[in-house]
Amino acid sequence: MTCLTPDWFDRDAPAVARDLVGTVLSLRGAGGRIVETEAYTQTDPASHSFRGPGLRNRSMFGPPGRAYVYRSYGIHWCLNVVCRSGEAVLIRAIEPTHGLGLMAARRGMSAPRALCSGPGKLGQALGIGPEDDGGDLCIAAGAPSAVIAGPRIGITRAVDVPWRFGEDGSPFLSRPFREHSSLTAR
DNA sequence: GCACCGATTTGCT
DNA sequence: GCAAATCGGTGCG
Repeated sequence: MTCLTPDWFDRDAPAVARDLVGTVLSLRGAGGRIVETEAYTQTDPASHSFRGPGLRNRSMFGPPGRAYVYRSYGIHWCLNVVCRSGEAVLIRAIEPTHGLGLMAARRGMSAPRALCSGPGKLGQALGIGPEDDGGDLCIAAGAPSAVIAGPRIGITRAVDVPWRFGEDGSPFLSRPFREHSSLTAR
């Protein structure tokens, strides 16, 4: 299993977010195919990096290809992959392919579709925590897939920017995409 | 110093 | 469909 190199991530976040759909994320014996992502840039009002580097978001300004982990609503730990400085991609959902038992135990449920279909769920299933912030990740190339794009979920600023990407028709998405939002093939 | 809010999930009405 | 859980960052006085 060959991991994508830091150079691969050293690009603008929307491009990386699109290309990440269909790749395979592995972390400590569990993981699967990435089926949903969101891009955040430094000039994006919805991004944690919008106001510059701070204590929480310093990893977003670190080396590309590493993890940026943040706490959401004081409860969940969410995983991002750092792109070029100040930009990152939120991993929103994966299709579980290995370590199913491990992830089911962490989640307290076994239905594959409910294991990693959301940023908080995915973080819990993979055992993500603050100790992972700034750490290395292994993401491997996967089979090309049809990618669909649409507006990002759960944000209150820049709500119309279509920087949410997903595998068309995947049953493992956090939420379905609106019909024909826009289509990208690769 | 303090009140408000969020890149969420879950359970109950 | 709606509110609770829970806490660090942000904005204002």
